[in-house]
Amino acid sequence: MVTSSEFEGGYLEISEKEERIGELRRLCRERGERCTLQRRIILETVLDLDNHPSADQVLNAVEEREPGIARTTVYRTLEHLARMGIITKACHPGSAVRFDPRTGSHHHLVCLHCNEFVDLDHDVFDGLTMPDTSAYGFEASDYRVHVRGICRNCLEKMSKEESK
Amino acid sequence: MVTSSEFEGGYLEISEKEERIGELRRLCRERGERCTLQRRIILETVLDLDNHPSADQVLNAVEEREPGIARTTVYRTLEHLARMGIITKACHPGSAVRFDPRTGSHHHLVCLHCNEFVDLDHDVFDGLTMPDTSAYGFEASDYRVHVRGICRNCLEKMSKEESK
DNA sequence: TATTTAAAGCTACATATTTGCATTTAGTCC
DNA sequence: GGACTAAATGCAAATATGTAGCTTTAAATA
Repeated sequence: MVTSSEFEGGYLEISEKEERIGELRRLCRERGERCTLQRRIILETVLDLDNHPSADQVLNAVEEREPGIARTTVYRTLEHLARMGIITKACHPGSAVRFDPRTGSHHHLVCLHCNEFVDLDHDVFDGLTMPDTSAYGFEASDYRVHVRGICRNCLEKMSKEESK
Repeated sequence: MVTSSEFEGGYLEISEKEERIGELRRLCRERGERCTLQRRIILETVLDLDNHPSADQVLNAVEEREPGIARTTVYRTLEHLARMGIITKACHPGSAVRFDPRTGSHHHLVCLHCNEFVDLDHDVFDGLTMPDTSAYGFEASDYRVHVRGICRNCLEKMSKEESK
């Protein structure tokens, strides 16, 4: 099943958003870091965006909500949130880092022509046994499957080209 | 099994490289395109690089081999080769497009801290049944599994930080 | 070898990200 | 509540990455 927006204005329910902000608070405290207004706003904003936004897309959305937050801050904060594990970075074929508010197991459909990138929930892909990577000193936390191909849009463009 | 360089100077045997160049020739002919010197050199160069190079990394390697090929040409050609299916684009968490000389089924180990990205061959991940994506107009060609986590290097850095 | 046009090269521009340093402020202590 | 202090922000400039428009070159073909 392809899903992109399970709820109005993002994929999270309000209560779950609250919970994530709480998680940020908790983690900051734990690590002796500061839960600044900027961090909370940036996190809230990412959670409200569904389509694996780039840092600049987050910046734009942040500016509507609370003008004056610096671009650098958004870049730094997103990276930081990802390291804390509150959001994740997405693996995709394009030329800008993309962030993913979903942290749980799910997968992606990727267009190799236009880099379109949408969520894919597919039970068969959950619960695979991971390889033992400890021999390489690599500490694996999870995995994602990328189904690669060409999206409807690009297919249509290609067939138009051909009929010329 | 993690592999990165199965043969000296790239993961391909000489004969297989020849074969790929042949494939380029054949595809160009088929599509009424030109098999230019630049395309052949750029393809050969990518095949000799193992670590999922960015366009600029390919450019650097190309310059050593045959100075004077324009940056734009390298960017355009890599994208073109990927569309022809002679190489592929890799899905990864960094901010530069990365190309992969391997076209066959294989997977990746991804460090979410430093974006290190290495090949992973793991039988369990091959031969999964793909979801039906036709309802979305998406034409799937293959898939890749990304095992995400933290690499040895980053783990070491983190433990040093901690002991301060 | 002349012709044709796809592709290369050049230049300038656009986008994405990072770095170093001065300033602000969240969390803590009194 | 005010003072303290290091973490985080903001700012400006630099760097990395990718694209567009246009002229020139050369691969494929006859």
